[in-house]
Amino acid sequence: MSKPTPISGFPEWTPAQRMIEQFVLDRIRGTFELYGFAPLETRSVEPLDQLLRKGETSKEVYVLRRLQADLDPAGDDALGLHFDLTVPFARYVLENAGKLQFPFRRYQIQKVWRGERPQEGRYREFLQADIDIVDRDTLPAHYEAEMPLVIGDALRSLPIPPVRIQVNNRKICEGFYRGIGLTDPEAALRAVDKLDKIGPARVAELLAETAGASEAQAKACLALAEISAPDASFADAVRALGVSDPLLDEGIAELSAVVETAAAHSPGLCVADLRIARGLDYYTGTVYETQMIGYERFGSICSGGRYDNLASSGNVRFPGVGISIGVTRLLGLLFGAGALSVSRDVPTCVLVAVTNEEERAASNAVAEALRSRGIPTEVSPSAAKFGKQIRYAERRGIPYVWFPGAEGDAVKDIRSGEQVAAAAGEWTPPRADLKPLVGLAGA
RNA sequence: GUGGCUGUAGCUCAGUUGGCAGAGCACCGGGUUGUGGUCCCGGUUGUCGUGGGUUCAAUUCCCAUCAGUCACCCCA
Repeated sequence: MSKPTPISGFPEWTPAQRMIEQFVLDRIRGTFELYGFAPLETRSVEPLDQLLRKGETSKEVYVLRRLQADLDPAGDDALGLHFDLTVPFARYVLENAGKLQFPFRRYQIQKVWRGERPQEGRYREFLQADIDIVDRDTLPAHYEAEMPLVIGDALRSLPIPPVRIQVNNRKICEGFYRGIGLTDPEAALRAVDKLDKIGPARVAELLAETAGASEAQAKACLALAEISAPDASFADAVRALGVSDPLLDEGIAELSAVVETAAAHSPGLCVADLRIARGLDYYTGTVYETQMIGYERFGSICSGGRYDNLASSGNVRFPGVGISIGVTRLLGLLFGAGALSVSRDVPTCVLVAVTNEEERAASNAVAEALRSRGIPTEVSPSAAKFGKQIRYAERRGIPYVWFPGAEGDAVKDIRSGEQVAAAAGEWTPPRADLKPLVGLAGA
């Protein structure tokens, strides 16, 4: 059989990287629960028509079918792997509305799949950590202000570079575009979104070509997109452009509240940035994007927004707001940069040496005593020379080697070389050594 | 999904104008009859991404394919 090869866009980590990922997931989950979000997991597949309901056919959805299924693999009843966690969640809410308490706060940490061409930080199978709040009929705007707080706390608890959450409100863009007489706000948004990459001159050209903007309209769009402020002062800058529209006013008020709330909680975390406006097309209000400082060129590691029309049945609506951490992208980028480290490759804290195979039982007894007190322990694979057994531990980063002895046991910290007499029923490693230490390399 | 660039040991890379493939680090053994990391000596590492074609001969040329990466698209 020939050597197996990777599948494009389906990353697999090493055990050390997986330990970092689990550490990160634990922290994220901890923060989500600290804010009272309840756990939820939905199935991996949704009916295809549900998945394609909102977007154009451009959504690269993977279809699921049996090997020997009949023809028509993409019929109305076909199943597709979900490409985000919000659409399945909206479906879940509709399906279980009778059992849920509203407003409903939930988090969901699961794989999602998108059939796009992969590159660094972009995958076809990746992990998202998502929070959403939905309510029945109406959703108070203060929830839009809560999202950055949760995310700010969650990301701050991770061994990653500092982040900046950029916030905008689609009502501002749509209201403004309407106010100046633009007819295709979607196209205008797409053009404006490229501002960082291609510069104002070419964005103006794009606006003219794809959104039918006049020179004055293009200029106004650019002026709006260039507004950015860490506080509500962005509102003055918008008003100074002299456009008026009811939707625009609504958006300004909502965005002001979001930015002010964030500033009170953690100054510098959030910035009103009127050029960011894209993301999934079901957003109707606040939208969020998050960059790691120093890694801006890799795009957003955490995005979301408010959606008013995703879940409705009959005359009941469930507006919501949510945001999602791109865990795989976050980690993929930092792994690629060699920016994350773990103190060891295995959970093991203590390696119990084996004096000779006849006495392996004694080593097993030591290991059991340590494990019973919560100390991750493994027994040496062979009764090789102690030098080799120590090296076995060293290669994996296991900090302690335990030597059983007729005259009493001893435990050695192989990092310092310090060795002390010890009893398996009593000895405890320093708290910091109990679990692998995850950190930002060089920090 | 479209187009560009790349693909040699576990890692970082050299190399062959087509003639049985190299370095450093890593790894293994010994120096050290049981306590590693430094040092010294020795050793192994590979279908030269995969498949096909041209040729007496291909890792080197050609085609396809897969993977990585970049741009578009889209977005975590």
